[in-house]
Amino acid sequence: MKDGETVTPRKGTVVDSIVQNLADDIVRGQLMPGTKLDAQTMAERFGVSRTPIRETFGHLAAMGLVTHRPNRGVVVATLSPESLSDLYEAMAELEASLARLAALRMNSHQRETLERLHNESIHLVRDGTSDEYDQFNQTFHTLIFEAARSAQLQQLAETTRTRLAPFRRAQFRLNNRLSKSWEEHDAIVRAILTGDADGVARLMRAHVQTVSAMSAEFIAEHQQRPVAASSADPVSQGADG
Amino acid sequence: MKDGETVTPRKGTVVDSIVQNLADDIVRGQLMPGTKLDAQTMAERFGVSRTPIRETFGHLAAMGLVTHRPNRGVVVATLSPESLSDLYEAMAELEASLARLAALRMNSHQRETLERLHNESIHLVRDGTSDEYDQFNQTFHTLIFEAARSAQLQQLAETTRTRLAPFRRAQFRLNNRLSKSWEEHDAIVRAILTGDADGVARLMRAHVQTVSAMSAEFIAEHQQRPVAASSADPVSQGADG
DNA sequence: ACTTCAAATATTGCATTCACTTTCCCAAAA
DNA sequence: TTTTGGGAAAGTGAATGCAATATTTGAAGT
Repeated sequence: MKDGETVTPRKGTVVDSIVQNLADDIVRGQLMPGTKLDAQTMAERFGVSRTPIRETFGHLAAMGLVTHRPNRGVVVATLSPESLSDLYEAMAELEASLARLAALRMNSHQRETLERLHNESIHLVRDGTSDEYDQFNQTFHTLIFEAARSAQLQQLAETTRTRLAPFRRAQFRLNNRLSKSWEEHDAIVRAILTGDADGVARLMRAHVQTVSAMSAEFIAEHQQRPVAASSADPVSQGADG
Repeated sequence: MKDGETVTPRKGTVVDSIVQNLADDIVRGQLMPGTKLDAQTMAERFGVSRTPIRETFGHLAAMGLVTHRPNRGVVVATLSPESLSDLYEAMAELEASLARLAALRMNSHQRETLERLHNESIHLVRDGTSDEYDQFNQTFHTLIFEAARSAQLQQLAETTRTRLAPFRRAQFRLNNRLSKSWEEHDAIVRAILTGDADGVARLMRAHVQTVSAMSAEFIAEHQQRPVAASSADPVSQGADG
């Protein structure tokens, strides 16, 4: 192995680290939906042969991040507007279930943490960038995931979130949306603290569906056509620093 | 290729058919949880080389049907009692969500079909075998899945159902349980027909959780120990007839 | 007899090679 | 000019070979 990108100096799983790398590139938008991934190029980039790359593609396909057409290669997954809203609906239901369970199972320490972090996040609404708020938003939802103590549902929700990530770029652009999001969080927090399980499910479902609508709108405005891959739009360098 | 088991006479995808074969074997219990799958043997069984078999293993691992330990091979997934109930909980939530959506979206034709099939199934409770009822049960739940018109949620539910399949063996053993199941179905059908979305979610959740409890009990009674693979307990012949 | 350590064996993971399919390009014909 | 057919080039899918890692076997020591 000639070290193309520091795949992970030594240690067990070679392909897993490549999976991580590529998944990151896709999720972070370095690899746009529709771009073709060819095994040869990736093999050179990571300094391995095509065999583990093919295995990597299999993993990514299983996650839904790429699409595999027999004998025709692998492309970063593109989602039709219908599929996208379908995925968001699944996300909404999963998060609603998790939020409901969280309301039933959250312990006092977790409640305090959630309330404190949420209250602090009001500053981000005024002074923070949308990236900062987005990051907090992740934390907020993850806190609820963990409180639900349902590893499988959490797993499903996080996988779904990952699949949506490439299409969620810049959803908090409008400052108005940002404060709206905070208000929705606020209602969710209050429902959790009062133990209103069914209420929090309803609120969370609505919250995620609102994000879905915003996302669809954003994509429509920015004319994300069938996202044809510009095959001459290379990935240049790797993602890891 | 020397045709070990009729992998799929002709046609595009070689590994997919092997995936199907092995998934079936696992789901149907031909390959018990804990049995080790080695690439060499499978390669011979299906008349291909180890490379596509490894790819197959990747797919199965992604589905959660097998567990892959680096440098230590692949075994049919074993679930701890905790993981099992965790999976069932996810199943319950997914089915509850789907049932709720179904209650909101089911059209008149689907309502008629559901009601008719459910009413007919009363005969199975009296005269049918548990296998027959189990089969109808699948149909019942699938009808609801499809009525929900949420491809992603349906996909997640079916994947989860597949993962649970190896551990659901003979859950309708007790005739009493069988008629209880029908009564739960009955309540669900009535709730759907009256459009009681939240009610049907609650009922479906309880229904699946009951199955979960039964399953756990069954497994506990039958002393499914850590399901150690008897490496000298080969799979002998193929699964396809 | 039991434990410990080491060599032998088996198996996994990756590289390389081969075969086949698809795609691209260009010329020839309509 | 546009369309179609042939062939070259590229890329995918699978087979085989090789190196690295686990597992087993056996012998020696306690």
